[in-house]
Amino acid sequence: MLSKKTKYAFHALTYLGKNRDQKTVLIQDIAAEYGISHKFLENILLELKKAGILGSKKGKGGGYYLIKEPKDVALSKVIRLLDGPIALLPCVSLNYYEPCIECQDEGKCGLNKVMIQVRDEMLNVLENKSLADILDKE
Amino acid sequence: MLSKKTKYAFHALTYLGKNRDQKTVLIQDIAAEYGISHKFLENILLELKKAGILGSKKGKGGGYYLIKEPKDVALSKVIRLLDGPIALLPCVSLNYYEPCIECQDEGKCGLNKVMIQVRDEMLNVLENKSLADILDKE
DNA sequence: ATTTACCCTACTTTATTTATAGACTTTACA
DNA sequence: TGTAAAGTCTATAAATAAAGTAGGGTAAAT
Repeated sequence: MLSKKTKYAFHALTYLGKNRDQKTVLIQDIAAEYGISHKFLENILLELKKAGILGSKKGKGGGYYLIKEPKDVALSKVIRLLDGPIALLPCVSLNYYEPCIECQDEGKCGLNKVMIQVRDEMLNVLENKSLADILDKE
Repeated sequence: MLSKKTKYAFHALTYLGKNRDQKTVLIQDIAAEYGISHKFLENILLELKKAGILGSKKGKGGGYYLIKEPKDVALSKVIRLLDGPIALLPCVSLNYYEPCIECQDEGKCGLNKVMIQVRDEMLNVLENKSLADILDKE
């Protein structure tokens, strides 16, 4: 399951995507819409900004706005950013690889090989679905 | 990511699958093979037994053995048993459904609709891969 | 100058995962 | 029939991660 952090990130991105006509959107507006703690959401939006997905403007009239096109915000990107690996085991993660200590020879591990296939099929879905797909269905 | 519990379950099932010629296999043999705590593995094997995947025999000469055919032990079954939901959000889980409190109307939630598609594609993979696929690659 | 809102750090609480302990039951076999 | 071997069960502790709080600092608009 995704963490609440990631779920909230998707909600926030959806809200920002729906309000692209506005220059900026306030944290507190998003927080109020979904009943999320203002401070908690702040951290999430910051991470999305650092990843180049959102932009922000300080001061009066400031707020957050979407920088990327919704179709360019893949689900995989958001999940990796806030939740970490998509792979089901550390030994098959592309971005967060770690060997399994119980595994003598990864090349002979059937579980490893099957999980690589699972990972590839999951990635195929998560890289090809994007914020645009979410917005289309709202 | 899968919990260690689930990963160990897959290791244990693989070991039992590879030793189907023996009547029974000792917990401690499996634990030693993968460097897992005997007591921790005990709980895992018990759950697999209660789920009808393994059988066991007490006393001297006892141990665990695979009841099901490897092809009938889908990855999804093991994951659900030990880790819970496969879906990425509680509101799209088939077996562990819970509504999202921030969601007024699930039917109008784009995230919900996209995550249903993701769930279905993940399930398609995890229900069609089984212990047999792991054993084939050992 | 003051309001408004983003930025940053640290901490606390809660939940989950991982692991351990110890007593109990069943079985094989001498 | 006794004893050692092996799984069963319940409870609890330790470690880690997730979720949420607090409070002040910094930049920009009017």
